[in-house]
Amino acid sequence: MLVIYNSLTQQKETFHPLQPGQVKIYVCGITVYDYCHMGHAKSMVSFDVVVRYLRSQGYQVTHVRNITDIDDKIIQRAQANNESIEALTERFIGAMNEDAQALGLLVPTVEPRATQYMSQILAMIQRLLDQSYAYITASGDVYYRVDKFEHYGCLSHKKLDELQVGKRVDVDEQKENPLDFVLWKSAKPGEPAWNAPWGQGRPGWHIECSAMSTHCLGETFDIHGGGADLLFPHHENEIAQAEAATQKPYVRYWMHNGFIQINEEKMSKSLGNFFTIREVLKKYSGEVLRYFIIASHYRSQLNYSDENLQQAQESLTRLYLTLRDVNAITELTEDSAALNEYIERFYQVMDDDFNTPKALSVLHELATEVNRFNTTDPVAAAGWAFVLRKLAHILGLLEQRPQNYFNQSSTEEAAIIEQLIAARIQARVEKQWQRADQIRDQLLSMGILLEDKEGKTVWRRK
RNA sequence: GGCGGGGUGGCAGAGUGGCCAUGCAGCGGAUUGCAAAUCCGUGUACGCCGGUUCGAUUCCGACCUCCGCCUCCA
Repeated sequence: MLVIYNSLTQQKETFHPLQPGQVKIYVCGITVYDYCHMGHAKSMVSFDVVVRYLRSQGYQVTHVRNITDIDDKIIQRAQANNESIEALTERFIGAMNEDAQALGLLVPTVEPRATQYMSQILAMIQRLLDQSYAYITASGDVYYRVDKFEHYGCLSHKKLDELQVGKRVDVDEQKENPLDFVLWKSAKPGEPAWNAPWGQGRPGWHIECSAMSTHCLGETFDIHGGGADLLFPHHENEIAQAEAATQKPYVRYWMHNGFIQINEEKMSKSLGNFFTIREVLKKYSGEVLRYFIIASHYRSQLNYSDENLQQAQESLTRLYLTLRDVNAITELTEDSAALNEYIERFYQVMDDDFNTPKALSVLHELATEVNRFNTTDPVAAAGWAFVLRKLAHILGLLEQRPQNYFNQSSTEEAAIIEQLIAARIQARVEKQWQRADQIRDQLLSMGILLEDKEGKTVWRRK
């Protein structure tokens, strides 16, 4: 029985989807004006695991992840780069897809873009205006009237009068209440604009998610996710917009992931202390990044450091070594109570709000068992390895072939390696240990590690 | 000021009222020409102070301290 921590109620709740067997989930994606950084990776991987796990439990999952392709930062960046908005956003959507692929992310069922949902956005704003949840200012902006929505603050558990509004940022004097937020921004000359009954402009940031999510998933849907920094005001505003417009409950389970930190500080664009995914990929594979991310709980903060990534790599390597050393990977024909216990435990810990660190510990225990069976019972080893890989797939891990993980090389390099290994074998036959060790060291300096096993010498990349 | 989340062995990171987390690193052993890989064994860990309890890292209270949100941010 799956239990999910719901930010709305601030407690773990048993998960029951609205429609049995089906899950509708919306995850806030990114604004495409720059490369994705490790913080985006944490969010994307965390919810990728959620989707994978739900599917593994037999749910039919509709997974929506939006792309914000129009907003102030995009406009600014396009101007700064002297390129069109379309060129800029297309470029970074392409980059995002590359990053996503490297991380092994499943492609969302739908990836709606704000600019493609203008009619739905306009319709929702109109509904809000009609019910006087919104007002138009003299300058042609449309604002949401926060005072009119009685549940405002229900998600972030903030009391309106306790918010220090305007402490850090100037308040627009056209607002009735400083907390009111923009639904539609009137266009200044030269800015991209769409026609609306109340004047040309573009949507505010929050409205697109309310419009797209309800359009793609229904006016009430199961799970809405995103980074913890989106909880307020973004998700709070989404609730206000959607529930005022539809007069129905918006989302049933709200999930928020913790941040990546660096030097005890949040990694963020505004602080400028971020590493892009592609930067980190130069040194570590996407699978290592994934392991690094899920080795801590999705709601915790995660400290970014080279050392931690290194440890993730070593842990992952251990699992791949286990798969490499097993002769065959085939499903066990007979039921094994001992094996079933591990499977049960894996599902149990994942059922507890997606406890991936503990799930990984189960995988490592399985790996130990496989290694142990390897010398005593090959059939069992094959069967347990099968399960190890199957469970790992739910986390998006161990999807490569071990040879791929360890032995990638160009044909020329492979030839050199094979040649050196042959020379070393000869030296060993002649018991010229010094010569043999020298060759081994030479290969090691090339990043190639040798292992002598059962009369054979195998190599792998260190 | 309000709200939320933390402080666990050398590092990372789960968790629990009394019994194993797990990985990496270390130490000892098996194996190996030596290694590597693997297996076995191995650690007086739970911020501080009180309280409840037969027993608390785990429950309660106070304190110290760190991080996040209250602006755009995954």
